[in-house]
Amino acid sequence: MSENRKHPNCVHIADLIALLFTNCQEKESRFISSYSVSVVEFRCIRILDEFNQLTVNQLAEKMSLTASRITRIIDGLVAKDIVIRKSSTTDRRVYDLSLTGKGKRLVKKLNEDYKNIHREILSTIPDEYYETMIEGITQLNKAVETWLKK
Amino acid sequence: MSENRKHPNCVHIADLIALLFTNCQEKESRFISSYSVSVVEFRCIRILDEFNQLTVNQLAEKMSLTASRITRIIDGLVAKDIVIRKSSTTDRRVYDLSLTGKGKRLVKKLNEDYKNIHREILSTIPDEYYETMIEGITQLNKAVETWLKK
DNA sequence: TATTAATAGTTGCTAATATCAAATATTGTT
DNA sequence: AACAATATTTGATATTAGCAACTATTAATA
Repeated sequence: MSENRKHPNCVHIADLIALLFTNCQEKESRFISSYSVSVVEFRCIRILDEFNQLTVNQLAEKMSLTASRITRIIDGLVAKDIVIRKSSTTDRRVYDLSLTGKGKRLVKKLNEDYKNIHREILSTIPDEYYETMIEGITQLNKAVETWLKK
Repeated sequence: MSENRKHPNCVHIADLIALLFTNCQEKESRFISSYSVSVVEFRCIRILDEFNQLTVNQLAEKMSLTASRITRIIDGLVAKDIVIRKSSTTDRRVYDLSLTGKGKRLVKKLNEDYKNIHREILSTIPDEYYETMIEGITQLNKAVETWLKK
């Protein structure tokens, strides 16, 4: 309530977030390096799995990328037989994107492994800090999202 | 298929971190877009400011990048008169890197602004959650670091 | 209905970020 | 002196990404 230096340690927090950010980046690329897909391709197929079928523009919106970029990413995934492009029956300008059988099996395995990695990471956190941690990340994320929407 | 949609309140921690990660990435580039330096250059000059003077290899280590990459980044910063390369007096293979006067003034301003946007971001977090948040981020970061060290 | 406008996706060009391998210069060792 | 090790740079290449121009198709309107 009292605004006598509300949250005075912002310098420290900024550095902490920056550090977490760098470490998470490293974690992502370390994780994906043993698979046949890149970090961005992983993000892409996880979203396609979640929504089952999307158009190029819908996927672009969900990934915060341009349609142009999505075209190239999908090109690569189609070449690897992970994604299929189907021309929409109702609008011939549109392509419906979805996972192939191979793609679905891959994303299932990736998600399991991804979950396990996080389980492994979080296992070093003492039980009594676990809830605190989740609560803290949730709060921070909400705050960043609010700021981004301003 | 993901069970998140069936239980929207029970979001997996992996997804939460991924979301925070994406949002922080957006935050970083949004912040830096109004300055004359890039995200990586900002990271670079903050480190140079912190350690005052570093060699190419030392900076590469601190930034988790190759010496080669550091060379190009420093090339750019030297061209902008933000960093000076001085040949070491004790070992002529080595270059000592440090901020120019202009560089120091820039980093001071950047750090202030950086601190302010974090203050702004964090201001949306209720006071009673603030300590929890810091504790949570610290715990998570520790956990990720431990995992990265195998 | 014919014309124009809007939309969906692709392609060419460019830029930033980053790595690896080879080259150069210098220092340390045998 | 010869050789190995180290510090940095350079060249080639890859990935990630956006913008502007383009094609194809659909929607709106005159």
